[in-house]
Amino acid sequence: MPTRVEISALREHIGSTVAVTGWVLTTRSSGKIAFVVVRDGSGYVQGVLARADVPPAVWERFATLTQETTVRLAGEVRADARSPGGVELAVRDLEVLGPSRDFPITPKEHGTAFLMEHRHLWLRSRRQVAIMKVRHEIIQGIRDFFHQRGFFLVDTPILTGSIGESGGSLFETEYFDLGKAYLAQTGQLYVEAACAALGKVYCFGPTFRAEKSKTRRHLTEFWMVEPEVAFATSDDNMRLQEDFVTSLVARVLDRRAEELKELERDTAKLASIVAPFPRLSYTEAVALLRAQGSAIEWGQDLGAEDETRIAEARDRPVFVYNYPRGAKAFYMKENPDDPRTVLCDDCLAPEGYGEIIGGSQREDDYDRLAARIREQGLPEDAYGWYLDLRKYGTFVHSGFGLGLERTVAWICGLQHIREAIAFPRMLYRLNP
RNA sequence: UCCCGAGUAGCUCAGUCGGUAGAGCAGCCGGCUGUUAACCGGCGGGUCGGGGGUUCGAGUCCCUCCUCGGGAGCCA
Repeated sequence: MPTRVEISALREHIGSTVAVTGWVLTTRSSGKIAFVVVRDGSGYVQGVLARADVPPAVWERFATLTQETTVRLAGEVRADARSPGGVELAVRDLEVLGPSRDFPITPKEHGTAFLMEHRHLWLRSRRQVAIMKVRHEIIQGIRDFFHQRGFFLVDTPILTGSIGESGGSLFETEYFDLGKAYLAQTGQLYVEAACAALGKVYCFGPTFRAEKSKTRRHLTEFWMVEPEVAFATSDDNMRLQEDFVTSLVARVLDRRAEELKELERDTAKLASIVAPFPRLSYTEAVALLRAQGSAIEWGQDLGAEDETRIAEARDRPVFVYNYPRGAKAFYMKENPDDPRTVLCDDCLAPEGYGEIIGGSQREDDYDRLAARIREQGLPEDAYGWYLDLRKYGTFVHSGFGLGLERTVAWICGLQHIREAIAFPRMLYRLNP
């Protein structure tokens, strides 16, 4: 029995007889010659069967192959320019490992509702495989980036008491005799605590927002990476962000060119993502928008249309920094040069992909932070431990959160964020 | 929550002026030695989202409910 080889390694076995196991994508037959394309996760390969060269039993078995049948093919690896990928398998033996009847996703078009209903099977399509490989690369890039820069990974809790950025959008659950627990919508407050212990830290995990958002940029469950750096200012923070984002884009361009091609991504638009990113203060942004005819007033948060307008004029992400305090979270540090604003930034991705990062320098003054908590009507006792961080050796520190799926959607050029995660959780989607 | 839009064959859709339902793909049968979403011929396939109404007659017009999609707000 020939040795089993992964499809991605076939190129190294030209001339020898090997076996491949995987799932059937398509079959085609011309009576005396037949083709079968197989996927094994590492890649795709076309098997060719000539009726004259295989035993009749093997030829008849080929006729039973349907979409997504699990097969084992054995034969000689050869280079052939006519074959997709340039390498093909001259099949001599074929074994059905698992039959597949009436696979719902045919090689024709389908609507998104149908595809989402069959997400567990949709994942097998070439496009979805490519997206998941890019997502994997980005995740690995995130971990490597921070590891190489001396950050420590700290895992923050998913079940929390009543603490978070804001009250309204938390998923609730019962927690034994302790009352209500909430699914974390950020790890930030915890990562700030860890920051005082380890200096440079990050958390990376799922977060939950019970917002009834129904747009192509929103999920109710999404992954977020949140670094936090001791003794870093808002300016240091933005520099870290642009190094981070450019490193991720460069890594995907370098290592996932094949997948980007499968996704028909215009890589020229990614190749232009280099530091530094343009910076625009909130006040400048408002002036710019008003000059373009927007009705935005100073003090209002930027709308989706405003963000698009700012970002679409540029070939790389843009920072909008120092928003009015009323538009932002309680923990952001007051801007000493203009107390109407806070030291923060949003990083807006090009091509209309919107905000991929929100970051800020944190309020490190005990009294000002306590006042902000009271001002926003947050349960003060729940924030006792968070205030402690300012009581015992307070320190300048900054951090940000990058939304993984938005980043994946942008780098892959996806129309909708739901394709950026294997099993998206949305307002009307809890299954599969 | 609000504003648009869509529900017809397994899938994607067409269906004119209100007159008993149609195509492509998928499936099945047959043909073809280099196919790339192969191609060619044939066959089977319908609670027109649910309910109510108008009408001699409703996929089509009206009311209502349901489901889904897109967008806004909010955010990553």
